[in-house]
Amino acid sequence: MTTEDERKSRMARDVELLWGLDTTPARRGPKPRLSREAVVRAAIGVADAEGIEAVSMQRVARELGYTTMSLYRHVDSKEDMLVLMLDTATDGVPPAPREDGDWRAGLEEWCNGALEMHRAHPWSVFVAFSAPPSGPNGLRWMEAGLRELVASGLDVGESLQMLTILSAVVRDTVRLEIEMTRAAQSTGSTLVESENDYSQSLRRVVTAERFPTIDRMLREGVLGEAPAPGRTGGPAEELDFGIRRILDGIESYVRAERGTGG
Amino acid sequence: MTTEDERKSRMARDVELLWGLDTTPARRGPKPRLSREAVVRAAIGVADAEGIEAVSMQRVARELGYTTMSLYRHVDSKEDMLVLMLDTATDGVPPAPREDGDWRAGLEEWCNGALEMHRAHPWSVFVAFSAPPSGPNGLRWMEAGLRELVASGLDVGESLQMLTILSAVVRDTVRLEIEMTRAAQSTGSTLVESENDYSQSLRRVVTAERFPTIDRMLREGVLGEAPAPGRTGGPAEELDFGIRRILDGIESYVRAERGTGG
DNA sequence: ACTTATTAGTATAAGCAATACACAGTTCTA
DNA sequence: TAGAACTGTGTATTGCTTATACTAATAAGT
Repeated sequence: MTTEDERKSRMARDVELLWGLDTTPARRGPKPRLSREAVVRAAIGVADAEGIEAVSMQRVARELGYTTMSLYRHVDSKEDMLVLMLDTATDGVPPAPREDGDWRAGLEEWCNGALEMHRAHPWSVFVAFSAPPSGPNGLRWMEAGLRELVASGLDVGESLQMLTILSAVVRDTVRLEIEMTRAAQSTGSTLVESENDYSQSLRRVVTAERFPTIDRMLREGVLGEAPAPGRTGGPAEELDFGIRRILDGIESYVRAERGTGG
Repeated sequence: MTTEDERKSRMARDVELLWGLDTTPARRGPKPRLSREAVVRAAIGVADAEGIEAVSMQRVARELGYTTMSLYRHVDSKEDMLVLMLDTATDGVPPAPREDGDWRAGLEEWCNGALEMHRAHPWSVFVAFSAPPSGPNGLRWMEAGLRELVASGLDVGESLQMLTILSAVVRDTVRLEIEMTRAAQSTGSTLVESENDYSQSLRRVVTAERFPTIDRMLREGVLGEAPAPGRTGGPAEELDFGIRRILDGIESYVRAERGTGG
């Protein structure tokens, strides 16, 4: 809200924004009927119900029964609103510290928690954050993940690096699944049908000479076909495998480091 | 262009779009002075020079010296244009097959190649594809990556899963670096200065009680401080470490599988 | 009572993707 | 060879978008 220092970095601004360090309680003027919190909550409501593309200042204002411009009294810009939405949506509780020191289990829990969060607020995977976590909720999740990574034996810098990777993998997998599901639904078919359709289309352009491995993939029916009953066949289905390989990688690295006295 | 089948899946549509299977040479009417290729090339030019947010139908048309609506004769929608841009921008040559069978080196080359591609067209990391690769260039890269992964001993499905992860990691890392650099530049500071600024801000809200690991991270100066000379200190700097851990994970998994007769 | 800060509303600018239609150019057919 | 059929580009326009500038009403401090 305050514009005191234009030279402040975006990341530093985010911290103030998300911790409410930028608002001083008004001493004069009418009592605000609207609030920043209400705006953000309404925006999340719209995003949950109709997707992030439905979130416009007009739409959120209409939801609240106010004019478009009144929102700008509580939020500097739509971008700020999105940043606030993201931290607010992350208000779930990250996994507690493992008593048994099983960092692998701890990180699998963390990834599943992140997966759940994104599934509860699908729009969250489309809001590209432009800075490391800065808000109370974001930092809580970051702390929970870093804690387990450090417990594995990585140093703090390495842990941060791997946490960035884990969250990127989870987020991007959910994103792809959502987009593919959405695309499938828009033609009135299921994800599996759509994948089969895609597979069929690829066969028209994929030759064994130019694309031997992809050709093999298509022949082996990796895409589509019939997934196990009750399963979607989507990307997130096999997320566990990839996550476990990353954890394998951490484990073998730490073990090797310990061996060489690292 | 043709709208024959509305029930066709998005992924199948992408294949036809990207391989030009949807255009039949016109038999009547004026010779087209504009072409799909020219439109896409102009759009890429704008995106390269001014970022993806500068790419509008108006802007691209202006670049070409035509009216906005003339573009729609060559491209069905802006979304289609973005899909075409992405495959076209991927026209670099992916690493050739390793003669020595060193799949780890092959995959590191692949990741570096992808990194280079994104650096050459920074906007590419902001264009969220909503389907697996479908175009000639996308498939070429996919083939090159899958080939090395299969060489590692993974089956084709597992390879696809890991390739998705590798490309997500590279893309997201570049994205974060670009956003942070952009944010830093907008306040006239460097990335390191900005990170230090962020670190400083975090100290105001991070306590050792609530966020012990983050607190440690800040004390150890993981963010910002002075990177090695000539280095930016950005996220992509340490990308190699994460990639190697993922490769470690693949290696240890394959080895274990082989041991159990997998 | 009067000044001053604050909230919400109004008016509006500048830009966005996309539809509908007019018109001119080109080729195939009768 | 005449004209129907079709195609490429331009014009007009709709209904969105974020955001700035300003007005009227409100409440607190002096």
